[in-house]
Amino acid sequence: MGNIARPLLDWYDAHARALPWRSPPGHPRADPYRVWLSEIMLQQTTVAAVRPRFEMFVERWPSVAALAAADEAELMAAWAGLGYYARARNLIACARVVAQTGAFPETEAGLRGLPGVGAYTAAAIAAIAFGERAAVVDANVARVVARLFAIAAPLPGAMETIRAATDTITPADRPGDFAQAMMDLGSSVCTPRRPACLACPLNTACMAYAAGMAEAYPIKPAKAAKPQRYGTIFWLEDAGKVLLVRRPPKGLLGGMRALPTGPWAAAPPVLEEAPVRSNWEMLPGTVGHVFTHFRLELALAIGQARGHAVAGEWWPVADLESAGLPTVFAKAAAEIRRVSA
DNA sequence: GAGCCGTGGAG
DNA sequence: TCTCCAAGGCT
Repeated sequence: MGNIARPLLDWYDAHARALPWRSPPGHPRADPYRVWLSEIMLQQTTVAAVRPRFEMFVERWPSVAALAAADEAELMAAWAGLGYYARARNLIACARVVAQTGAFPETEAGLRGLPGVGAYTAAAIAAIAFGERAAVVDANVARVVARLFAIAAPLPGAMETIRAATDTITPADRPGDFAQAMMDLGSSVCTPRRPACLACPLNTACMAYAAGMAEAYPIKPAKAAKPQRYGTIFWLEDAGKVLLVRRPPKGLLGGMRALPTGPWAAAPPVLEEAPVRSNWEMLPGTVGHVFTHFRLELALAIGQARGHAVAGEWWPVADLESAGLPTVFAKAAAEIRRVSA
């Protein structure tokens, strides 16, 4: 196996993207708060989606102390649309732990176990913010390393083999740049499909490329089909305001503001579990949405409050964008307002 | 270990 | 339209 780190770092010096949370190549450290915040946001989320949200967060909460003091409902609303809302709940919990102790732990072991900080994120923060030599393995790195070493075992079982292989090529000098270079390489050159092997700085060292099999790695299990579920959105309006509720603290869309819905079941619904008795009117059409493990089709019901006392918040319809609704509810609200206009 | 947990872009 | 997949973590 030829040297990996040197040609990769040379490639990174020439091709590194400028990102708002990233130090220029060659800087041994970066702001731990910005690194941590970006790493949480980037979990299973694209750079394009994270960039504007990251800018908004650091503008509004410039330090981990500021984030620790944030109003939780405001933070959840600020996260709306990014998905995986447990990250937002863990974000504020982690900020409060760090603010209490005064600073981020500076080692992989110390970071591991903070709320929302798992194996990948602990290694990434340690390497990028503090210059610790740590094996940083995300989906990009796993793909690059599986190809470099032609690791034939299927994911996720191969992860420990991949992590160990990553450790053998991670340099003591510039480990943070090395990690980011591997991730940049994976996202732009060593892509899941049709990798650009001719442009890869590591192609002479790559066992999968040598075998003409780069695209075959890593081996991944087949995905399960998503079942279809059905539900109803209840749009209850009174004097220009609409009724919003707060989702239960855990589970799907946990802790987020929402439009009232009935149960999401395997069969199309009837008008049940409405938040209040009303002369519900069904709107034509439905709203579809796809979650991680099921598809949802929502029927749309509108009603008038008629002065009933109802549990929830009455939110100005004209200002609904500021409520911080998850995408599925924002989509339904837009459709209801369009159809009933 | 396997299921749960969002969303949007690419092809 | 549909499938794949992304800087994963938690239980």
